[in-house]
Amino acid sequence: MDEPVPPSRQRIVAGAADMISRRGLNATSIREVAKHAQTPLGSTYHYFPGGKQQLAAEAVRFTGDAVATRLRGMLRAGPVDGLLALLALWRGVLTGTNFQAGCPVLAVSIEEPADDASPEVLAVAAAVFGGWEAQFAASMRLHGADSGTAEPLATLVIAAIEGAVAMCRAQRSTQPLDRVAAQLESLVRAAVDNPARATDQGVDQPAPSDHRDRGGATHDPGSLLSHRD
Amino acid sequence: MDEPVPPSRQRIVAGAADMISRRGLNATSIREVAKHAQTPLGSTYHYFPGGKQQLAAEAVRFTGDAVATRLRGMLRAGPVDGLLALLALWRGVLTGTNFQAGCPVLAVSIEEPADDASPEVLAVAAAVFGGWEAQFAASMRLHGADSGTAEPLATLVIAAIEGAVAMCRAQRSTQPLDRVAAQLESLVRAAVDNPARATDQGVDQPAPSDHRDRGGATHDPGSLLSHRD
DNA sequence: GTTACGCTATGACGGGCGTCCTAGCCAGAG
DNA sequence: CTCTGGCTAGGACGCCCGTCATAGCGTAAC
Repeated sequence: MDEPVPPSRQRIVAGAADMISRRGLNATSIREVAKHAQTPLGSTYHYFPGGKQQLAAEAVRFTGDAVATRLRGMLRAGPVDGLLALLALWRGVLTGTNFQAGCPVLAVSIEEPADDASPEVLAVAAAVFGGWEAQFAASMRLHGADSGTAEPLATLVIAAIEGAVAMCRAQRSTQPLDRVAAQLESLVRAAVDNPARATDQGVDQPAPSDHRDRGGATHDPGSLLSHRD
Repeated sequence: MDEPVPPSRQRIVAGAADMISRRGLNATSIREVAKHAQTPLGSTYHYFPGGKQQLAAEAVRFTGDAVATRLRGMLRAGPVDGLLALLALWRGVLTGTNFQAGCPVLAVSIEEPADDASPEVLAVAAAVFGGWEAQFAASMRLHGADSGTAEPLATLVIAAIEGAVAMCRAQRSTQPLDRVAAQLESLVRAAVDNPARATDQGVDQPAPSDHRDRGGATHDPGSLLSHRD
């Protein structure tokens, strides 16, 4: 909760990631990031001489690494558990912030660079998305999924989750994410359970029972992005 | 092509939608919208006394209606054709703008209102998403999909497309959207082709042959959002 | 011709922005 | 003790923002 003193560079990056996930990149000002991190404005340009571009890029990478680490842990229990952990993570971000925060990687991907800036942030975002997909696809292949199936399905998983998180924010409800979750789960299950074919189609909803917030992520909504609202 | 004189209110709304789809809501300034629409700044507050909030809400509704109209036309040929048309439409927006424009509805959903503004824009965005889903679900039910299957699948379709469009912008490639497209197509096909069950699973990719830009939308990339780059 | 009104045109206001710069502080090395 | 260098502190520059007020224009009604 209160680490002794994170070198205040970390706090700046984490705060920037949090603010970007709420308001988008262009609406996130360095002044407010510094204030939120209890850091003088000058320190920001000391740590990030590249200015806002560099800070945004590091914030995206920070989030990407944090999610990848959690994902890696849960993927050791199989692709389905990894998927459930990922879903629980974003669900926790939404409910833990009253639907005010989302995915900073998506937020950055959606705003074209102002004028001058080279799309460095975009490249980082693309790399983060690609990394998540690759982790997922590798895990599915490891558990018997066809090579030609794993990668596109991993893309679908990430895209559907990202889109659903945004839709959840619009309608202030986790319904889109829950609906997407059920279908993604049965798709992944069908892709890895039966290496060749299925006796029943793996398209319908898995069961009338809803699967609440399992996933075993022991998710702390404040650890991915510091949100003090 | 060159309408006589769209009452310049239309141009403001369309320009705002286009700009929001590129830079996000907070980075879209009323001054630039007015300039882009060749309209004095004062006219903006004449037409939209509610200020930026009202303009943004109308821009989102405008985009939502434009897409819904196209979708309605293609859905008369069945859900699969509607899906293909929707995919072709967003694909055209991406390629027609060099991956600089996306979906303004998603863009608006992702930025929390500044401080004062009530989430009017968010409500409109939620309604637009809901409308698209409802159109799609109704078409699938009409073509034999289970009631409990059509609605979640419609949500998955919209979420996956929206997320994929954002990912395409990040990596400046239509690969995510193409991958998502193939899988969504077989999912929808499986949901409507066989009212009860399938002889082959409807999860894998439909066929090794890629389905290029059919969809018959006769898509003009400049008609949804005026993009003059 | 005159009047009324929708729209144009312009400028001002207060404020926040990204960026940079220059002192100042203060621990640790010599 | 002196000195060095990473970090703090705060101010300044020029620019753009959302909003509003007010005067001018044109056309259509009477």
